[in-house]
Amino acid sequence: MKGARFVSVVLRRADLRTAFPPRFVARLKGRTVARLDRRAKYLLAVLSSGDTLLMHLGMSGSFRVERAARTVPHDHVVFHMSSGRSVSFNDPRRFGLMDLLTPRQLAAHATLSRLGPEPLSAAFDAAALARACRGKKTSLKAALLDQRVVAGLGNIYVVEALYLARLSPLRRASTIATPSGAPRPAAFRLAAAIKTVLEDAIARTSKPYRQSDRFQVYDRAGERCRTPRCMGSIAQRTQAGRTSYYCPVCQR
DNA sequence: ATTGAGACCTGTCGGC
DNA sequence: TGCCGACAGGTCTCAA
Repeated sequence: MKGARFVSVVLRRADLRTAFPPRFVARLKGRTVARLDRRAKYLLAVLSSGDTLLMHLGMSGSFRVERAARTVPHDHVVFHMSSGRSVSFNDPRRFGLMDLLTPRQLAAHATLSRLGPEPLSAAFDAAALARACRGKKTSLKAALLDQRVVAGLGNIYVVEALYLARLSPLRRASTIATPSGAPRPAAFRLAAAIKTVLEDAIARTSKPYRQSDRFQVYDRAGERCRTPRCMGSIAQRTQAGRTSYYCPVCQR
């Protein structure tokens, strides 16, 4: 899409998680994609008009880039680009999102403007994590899912990071910081674990992997804990509406 | 202000 | 084999 122009835009279904803004198609048509960006789980295409096309895949969304556009079930939006490629947005569950924001709307966006640091950036470290968790009465699990604490972690990677850091998902978020907000040792372990888990996941996206080895704890209720010398078995419970998997023995 | 629960929607899977 | 309920990797809103 980068450097290409929207020749035509087909809305095959205009009710994703939110409705498309007025004149969505007209405002895209003829514009060039100046830049493609990502913030947390949001994709942003900055257009020659100054507007930004904001996209989110939800739980089941995906894009397909093709030279000759096919149509498959659940294709909701198709961009025909001047490069000769078509870009199809497919989303069975329709939790995805597309919006078109003016520069003013982008700057004031309620969700985007409140997002925490990117977990793989230098801005995210033990000190930043501790500061964000300071005084939080909620669980570590809920805190890490809160996109204002750290941006872009979902349920699986929160579960995996807590396991690697040997921290219980049930533990109070505030306990990784001192009362003044300085990082305790747990904050260093957790920040490092988050980076490791994400880097590993990204490295694996380009390689074939065995489905069964994707995760260390996620979806492994009842299995032996894989931490060396730990005799625990993986427990499962619901927190804040999401499923946590953890070892009650080595995660404290 | 913070927190948890419910809502959104469809596909898949396990159990009967 | 077929039906049915439970559940799913994410936000977002609302009410306590």
